[in-house]
Amino acid sequence: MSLIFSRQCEYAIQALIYLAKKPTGQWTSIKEIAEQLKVPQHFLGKILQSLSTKGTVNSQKGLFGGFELAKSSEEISLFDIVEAIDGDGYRTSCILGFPDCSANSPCPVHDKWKDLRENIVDMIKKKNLLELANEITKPGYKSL
Amino acid sequence: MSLIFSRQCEYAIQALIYLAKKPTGQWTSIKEIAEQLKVPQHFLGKILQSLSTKGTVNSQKGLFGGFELAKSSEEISLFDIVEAIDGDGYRTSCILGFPDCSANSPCPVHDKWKDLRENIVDMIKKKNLLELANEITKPGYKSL
DNA sequence: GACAAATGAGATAAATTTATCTGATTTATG
DNA sequence: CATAAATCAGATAAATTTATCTCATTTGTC
Repeated sequence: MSLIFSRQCEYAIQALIYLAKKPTGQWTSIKEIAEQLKVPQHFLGKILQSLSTKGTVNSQKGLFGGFELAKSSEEISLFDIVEAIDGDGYRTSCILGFPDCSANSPCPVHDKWKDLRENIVDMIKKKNLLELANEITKPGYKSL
Repeated sequence: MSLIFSRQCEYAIQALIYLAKKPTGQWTSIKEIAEQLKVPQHFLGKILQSLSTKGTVNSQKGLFGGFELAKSSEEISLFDIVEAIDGDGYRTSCILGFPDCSANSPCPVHDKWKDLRENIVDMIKKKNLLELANEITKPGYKSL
């Protein structure tokens, strides 16, 4: 079907919102996150491992171990998560798929897409986990 | 990596721009299109077949056969091609991947994404093949 | 009618992404 | 020290998407 972010990336975002809702100084297990979000546990494990090596989350092995955000929730944006998991392909490659499309030699929608894309990038740069976690507990929003 | 449109859809768009540049009343073979665009020939064949059954292009079998646009290039928009190949998933599903996200019970970026997405949809609805084919031959744009 | 060049259609293969399984290691607790 | 519950790591499987292969059918031309 193809959407903007990969499945992995979606799971990562959801998991980090879940972590952001937790009181700080507390480890949360993969099992708990996966069950609550209804996402595949082992797959989520891989994703969190990868976010751990990238320094977005900290991990603690052993009994009562788990994960926590490596920074305050206000300091982690959607953009940060997307870059960590999906890289920058979504904002560097041609929307029509022309491999040689560039600013010098643009496809017919290059500039229009640039504007639209920059609005998306702005949005995900502005949205941090604190805000997302707060909103998702407000009435009128879906709960986690 | 994950982008907005599938690979198939990108190939479809490129191929139809190629067809739009051709004089009307002329069959163009898969082979020619695939070679010019440098996309896999048999894969493109499947895609054009599918666009044929959906009525976007006409096909002609046999010697000197091929494909042509089924309507004038002005009447076929990027939106039409995307809908035919990728469907409406890119504009109906939650950008954060929450399966239960909806207007009634929105995720924290539901409305913001709705606005951004609608701008994209507007853009691809406005861009028709005539315009795309014209621009791609202008100096300053990439050629086909 | 033979031939060449094209689409049509279905099977198959390759590549990528998503998901699962297994076992090792770590760590708090009784 | 034994145990239980967790991450870590690597192999494997399943699903999806992308790409290829083969053969039948169609059609214009000699």
